Amino acid sequence: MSIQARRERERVGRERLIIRAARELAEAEGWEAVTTRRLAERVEYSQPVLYSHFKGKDAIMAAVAVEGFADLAAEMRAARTSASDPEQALADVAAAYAMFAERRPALYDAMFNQAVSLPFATPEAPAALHAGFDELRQVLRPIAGNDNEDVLAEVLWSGLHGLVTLMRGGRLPREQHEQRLALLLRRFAGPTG
Amino acid sequence: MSIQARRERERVGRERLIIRAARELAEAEGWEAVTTRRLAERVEYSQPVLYSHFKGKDAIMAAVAVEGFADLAAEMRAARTSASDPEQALADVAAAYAMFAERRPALYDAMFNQAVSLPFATPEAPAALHAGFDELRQVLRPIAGNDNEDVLAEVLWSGLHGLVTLMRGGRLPREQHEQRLALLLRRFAGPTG
DNA sequence: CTCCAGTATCTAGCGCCGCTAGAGATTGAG
DNA sequence: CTCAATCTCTAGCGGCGCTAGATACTGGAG
Repeated sequence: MSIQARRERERVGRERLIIRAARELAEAEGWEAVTTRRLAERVEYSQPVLYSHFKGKDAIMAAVAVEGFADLAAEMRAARTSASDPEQALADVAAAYAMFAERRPALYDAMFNQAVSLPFATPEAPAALHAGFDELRQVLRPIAGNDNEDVLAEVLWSGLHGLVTLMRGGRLPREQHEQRLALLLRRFAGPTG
Repeated sequence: MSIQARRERERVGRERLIIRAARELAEAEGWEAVTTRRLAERVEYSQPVLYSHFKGKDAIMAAVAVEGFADLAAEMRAARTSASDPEQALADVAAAYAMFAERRPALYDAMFNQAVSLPFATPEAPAALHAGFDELRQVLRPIAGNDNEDVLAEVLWSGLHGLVTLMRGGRLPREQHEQRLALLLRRFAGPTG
């Protein structure tokens, strides 16, 4: 009984090790540098071991992405709860989102540009994902007006996502980032009309 | 003299052929299906010929992307010039942008998700790129208010880009797309506050 | 204590990728 | 007709994700 328990514990530990190694390697050198061979070498197991834990490389990326969603949700929550008033909360949460994308580009990539196999806009989506979306919804509640909160949150999310991905891809100059973010929020938080 | 001219003509023709084949293959099966081997087979030349025209696969994708920018700019221009009033023009251009991304996902990918080697927010950027950005700027002019037109255009572009990429990646449900687009424009075009 | 079954892990290899070196064919000038 | 320059091809390199089959190991039964 306890033998199987120990094995299971070891198994879980190794799985965590793989996810951590993948995340570190991706953050250090980008996802194109994360190959199953390098990953196996890093965790000091042979390549096929990875496939006894994950269906393939995509599944490993998805696991890293789930971690990322939890981190992002936590950072947005911290920004929201420590703000002095609702307007400031919106600005802080948006800034936290942008900074997250900036500081953890590989993680952000896994979450939003790759790993399509995760369920997203459904109840089956990972809890961390719902948590992150909830942060957006809560910070928007005071300015929702007559608009549906969910749709409003989706649109704000889109705006932030567009800003950070276009900037990261070199499509937008970094210099005006703050200006763009401020303008988005100003137009967004303004009177509904 | 005319011999070299003919050779140059053939060279240009073959280059166009390669770009067209790459685009067709990408639109039919996605970029991951566009391999140098398949591409070479399709244009009925050997693989190394591709490398006498383009530095690598990325350069081929960049060439396809430039074509895409021209197409997108033309579609936005058509939408803008055939609209009855400024507000309608904004809505039509935004819809045209979203429809382009929806109808030509592979092209959109090459333009905005990959091929980082193109110059973007600089004078050296391809003319088609400037043309597209100009469409956004022009359609926004009537509602710019005190905001900088360039920054405003960048933010609208970000919003649209976010909407279409998140939807295409399965992060946003397709059903509310129209609603989201309308909300973005409403908040965006509303009084500056 | 021995043996065996079942599990865990590894070595080796498949078919593919982007890319390139060097051979061979082709071409136009003298 | 010859030759040098140019163009194009065949063949191959190292690396990719992934997997089949061999091998080592472990814990329980007799």
